[in-house]
Amino acid sequence: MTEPRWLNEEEQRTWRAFLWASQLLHDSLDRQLQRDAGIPHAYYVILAMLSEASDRSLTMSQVAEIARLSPSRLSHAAARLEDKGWVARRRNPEDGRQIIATLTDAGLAVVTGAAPGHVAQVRGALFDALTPDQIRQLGEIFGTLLEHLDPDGELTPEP
Amino acid sequence: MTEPRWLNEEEQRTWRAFLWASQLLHDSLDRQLQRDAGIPHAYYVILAMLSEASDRSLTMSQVAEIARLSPSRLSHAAARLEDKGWVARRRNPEDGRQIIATLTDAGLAVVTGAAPGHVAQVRGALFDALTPDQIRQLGEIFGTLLEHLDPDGELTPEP
DNA sequence: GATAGATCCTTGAACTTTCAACCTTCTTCG
DNA sequence: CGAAGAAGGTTGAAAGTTCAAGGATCTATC
Repeated sequence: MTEPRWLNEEEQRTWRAFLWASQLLHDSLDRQLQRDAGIPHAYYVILAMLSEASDRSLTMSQVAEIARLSPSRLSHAAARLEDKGWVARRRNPEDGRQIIATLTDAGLAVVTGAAPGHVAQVRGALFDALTPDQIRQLGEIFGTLLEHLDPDGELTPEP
Repeated sequence: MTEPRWLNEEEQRTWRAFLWASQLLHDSLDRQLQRDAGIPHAYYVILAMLSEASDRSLTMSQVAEIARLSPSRLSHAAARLEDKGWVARRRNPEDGRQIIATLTDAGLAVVTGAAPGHVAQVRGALFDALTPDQIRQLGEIFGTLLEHLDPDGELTPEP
């Protein structure tokens, strides 16, 4: 193997700032949701995606694709959320391989209850610290990255 | 509680792009390091931070602060890395409360061996997708965020 | 020079995530 | 039709993380 192109000092600084900041940001979301709703952020995302779907329902693979979760991870998470009575699963009559997950009323109540605190956390930890210009740049940069990292993935809401 | 300021459509898009992209990015690093070095990314960071320290040594709390890990998480991780013979821990003679972690020769070999692939992954997944302007913006944005989220933390290398 | 409190780190249990193996159902095609 | 393979999900075990509690050691203060 040939000598790789190491990161120069500025790249190094940028990379670490990104790493640490996104880690801190994610941890802060996790703590807020664990405190207010008793679930980790990834679980909240599952509930939120279901809450936006028509009939509050999606197949497991749709959830997995939209939320970028592995099938296994989603399966375990769904089992936990089902235990809590926040999600219901049933086989799809039109394709027996699929399982349709539905957000229950109780599940919707959890999302609705946790959403304000969650939004406040996202604002407080991210948007409030940046200028409007930076927010625009952030959107463009991560839009590009998302395309780059997951070219076939569902993009975030209508661009 | 008063009605929160919800995210508008553009903020929503930006937020999700950031969320998904950083998740994909982190997963790709994790997989690469798990494959090439048999450890998750967080463990690699511990080894990397030690490799840069003088005497390849730091106290546990220094590592925790630099790598932004909880004491508990670090403690468990260090135990695993010690099992592998990549890190050694001993009590600090000058302050009996502290534990000094040292990167062993074997540990250094692991970092050295994994580094090229890791850098290539970071370049491929992040820097290569962005313009020089965007890279500069990224650095500024996350530098700001890091200050915002962890005002007292060690900043990334000399600013 | 004691003792209260702070600092530093570890531990065990509960929970989450990953990985590989597996089961079903659907589709394709000879 | 019937077998082979693809698609959709699940499972159990191993590994990683969090949380609350606790054991040492040091510092400050009386």
